[in-house]
Amino acid sequence: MDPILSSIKDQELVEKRRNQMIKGAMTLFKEKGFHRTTTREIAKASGFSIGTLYEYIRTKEDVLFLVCDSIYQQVSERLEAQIDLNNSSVDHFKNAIRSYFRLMDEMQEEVLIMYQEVKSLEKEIKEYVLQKERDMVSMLERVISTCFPGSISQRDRELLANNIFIQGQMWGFRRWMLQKQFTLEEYMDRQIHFLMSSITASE
Amino acid sequence: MDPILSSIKDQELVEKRRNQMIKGAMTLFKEKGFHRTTTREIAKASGFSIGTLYEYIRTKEDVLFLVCDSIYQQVSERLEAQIDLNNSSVDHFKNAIRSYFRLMDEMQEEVLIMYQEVKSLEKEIKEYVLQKERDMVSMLERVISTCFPGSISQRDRELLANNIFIQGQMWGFRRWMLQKQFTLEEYMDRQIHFLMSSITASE
Amino acid sequence: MDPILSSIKDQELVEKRRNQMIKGAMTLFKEKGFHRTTTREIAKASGFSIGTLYEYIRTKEDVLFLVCDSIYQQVSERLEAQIDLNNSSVDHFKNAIRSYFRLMDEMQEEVLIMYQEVKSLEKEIKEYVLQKERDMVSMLERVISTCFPGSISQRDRELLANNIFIQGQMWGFRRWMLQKQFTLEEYMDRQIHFLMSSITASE
Amino acid sequence: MDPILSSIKDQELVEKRRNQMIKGAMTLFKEKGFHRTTTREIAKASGFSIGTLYEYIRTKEDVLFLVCDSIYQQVSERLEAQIDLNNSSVDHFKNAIRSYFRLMDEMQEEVLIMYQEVKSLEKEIKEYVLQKERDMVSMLERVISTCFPGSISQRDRELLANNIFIQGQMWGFRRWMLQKQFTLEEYMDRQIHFLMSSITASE
DNA sequence: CATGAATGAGTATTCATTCAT
DNA sequence: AATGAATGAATACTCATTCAT
Repeated sequence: MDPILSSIKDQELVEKRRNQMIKGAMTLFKEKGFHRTTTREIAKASGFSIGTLYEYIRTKEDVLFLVCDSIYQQVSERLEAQIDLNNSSVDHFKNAIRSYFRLMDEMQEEVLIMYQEVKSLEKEIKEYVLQKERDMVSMLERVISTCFPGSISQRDRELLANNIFIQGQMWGFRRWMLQKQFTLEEYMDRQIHFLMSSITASE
Repeated sequence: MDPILSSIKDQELVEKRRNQMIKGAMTLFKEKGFHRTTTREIAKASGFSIGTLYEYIRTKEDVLFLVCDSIYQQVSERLEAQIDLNNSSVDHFKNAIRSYFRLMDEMQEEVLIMYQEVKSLEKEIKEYVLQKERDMVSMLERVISTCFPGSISQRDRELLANNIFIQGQMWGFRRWMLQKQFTLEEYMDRQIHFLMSSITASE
Repeated sequence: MDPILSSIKDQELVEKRRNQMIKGAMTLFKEKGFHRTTTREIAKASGFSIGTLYEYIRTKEDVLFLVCDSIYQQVSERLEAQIDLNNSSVDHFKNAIRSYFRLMDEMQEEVLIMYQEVKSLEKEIKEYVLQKERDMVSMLERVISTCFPGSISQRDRELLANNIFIQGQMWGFRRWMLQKQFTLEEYMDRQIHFLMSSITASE
Repeated sequence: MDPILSSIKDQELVEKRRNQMIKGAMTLFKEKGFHRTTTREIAKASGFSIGTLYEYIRTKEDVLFLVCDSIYQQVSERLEAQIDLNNSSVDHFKNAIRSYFRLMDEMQEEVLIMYQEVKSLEKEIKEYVLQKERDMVSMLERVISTCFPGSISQRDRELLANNIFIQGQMWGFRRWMLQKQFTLEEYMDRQIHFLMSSITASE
């Protein structure tokens, strides 16, 4: 599904140009945020003229959507690649969480963008993006279900998945606080340690 | 410390006008965010003219700072009021966490503002605000130290304090996800339950 | 009635600035038409900045309305001043028509603006302007009624008033055709001559 | 004479494409006027691409010219078809006027376009169009000459022809005023009645 | 102290036109 | 001949900030 209209017919070209746009805009949004970035700057950073930019989107908000969507897409894909729902070992659980934390570490800046700009999106489009977030939490939840079948209640699984989810994000957007005290490895170790106690306590 | 300059001499008046401003601006920021709110709207919502507004601040960002500062002030004060560092019982710990969660529930919208707009602040001013956040995490940390003296390491205390801190915030800014599944009481119960296992595991 | 909103409170100032605007815009509209005139040009021709312009109007169309309204106002006032509904002599009728024709001669360019741009106005505002035109035709109709009481039917009076009305306008906006062949005096003489025959024929 | 250059050699094709263009553009101009219609819309309404459009014209104004020219062409042709300069009866005169009025009734919208957009044309092209209008007035004048030979002066004939001409147009572009009061038949009857008195008075 | 009129740099967006394919 | 992607000048409108009263 692609809710952003373009007046260009060649779909491959649309894809290509939009990727340029996303790349250019992402850099700018990281630097100065969505509101302080102008459409001209986006066009320039994307390597084409302002007129061309508007052949591929209708409003500046469309760019924000494309950027947000692309971030989720990346995160989802990479997360999905790390998760094997046929492997129900505790080690696989730990590895999956570690993968997720590492992913969040690599994508710190992108995730920060999301946190700060999503609320600027139009209602409908926002809903679409939030759904993606729900999907990701669901993935974490499913890993829990797979690796700890049986005794954890549905709601506890949901809650724990949410906790994991934001602990990963926290590593990125609270780096000014955490990254003075912990290396990523240390952070992961301790969080997973606590998590395991919680899970054990839940069973 | 009050880093915002005003051309008005009468300090009491400055305080009064700024409180009007904070109240007016907060409402607007909740509705439409900082960037979409104009200084004229702020002046109007505050009950005075645009000229008067600029007698008490120098830039629009100053308003954002005042609002953010005020939010932290409120949260800090209320949190501090609930914490008794002489009481080292586990029950007091649980009650303190509950108080904090309830506080976050009441101040959902204010906390959301902070999350989304702080990065718009100037570096120096941002630092000042982030320090406030550190202070609050420290308060939570001290409660942990007090109620679970001995075996938890300094870093584990820090990490747990951070976890509590963001779980409180999460209740507010992820309400679209959590508040469909949990009532506040349920959320608090389960989070505290998990927390206790983590603490026990840490000792 | 003044349907154009301004953010300026001082009503006298609003009036003054709008008169500046009307004067500046009228010159530009005569030269190049509404669509080819930019708001910046209007501001400059009015003697203030673009920002100030927009303190007194909301959209460019508002300027068009103000200009159109002002033209009708002038025409109406001057026409009204020439008509004496207590004088029922045929000479007064002829003089009234002459006055109207002379007025149209003086205001050729303004009338041309009206003809070409009114359709650009929004529906509601257009209706307001068209009503003014109806009022003017009514004035002519009343002169006919006064000076030729009795036998002319209501509809004939209306039709004749319309004919007079557009014959006056025609002198202005078909000057490229008529003013090579006729002086204003000649034109008036002949039109009034034909008019009198029509009226006589109608009685 | 065809003052609009095209880069296409095949004259028949040029004609065909331009007719498509005129048809498409006319619809759009009626709806929203020349200035509010984009070249892309014209291309689309004409059934070909924007690139193709520009193979047959050089500027957007060219389209306006083609449309205006086509309207006059149609009106001229149809008027000419109704006039028989060998028939000098008064009835033929009346019939000719009636034909013209009916024509104006059918072509109300087209005539309205002309009235409002001609001034947007470049000087030279405008002159060309105005000449067409002169030709049409001449045709009416010749009917008068033919049916009322003798005593009417040249200038009176011209003036009367102009009066008829604009009374016809008036029916269209003042329909909001006239068509509430008159049916076309009534309007024609009365106007011809008045006209006959004027002519009689002139002889 | 308070007011609000004035300012103009800044911004998103449009659209006529070109030109390589 | 036909296409449609690319261009960028142009434009309406906004809004933070100033300053005379």
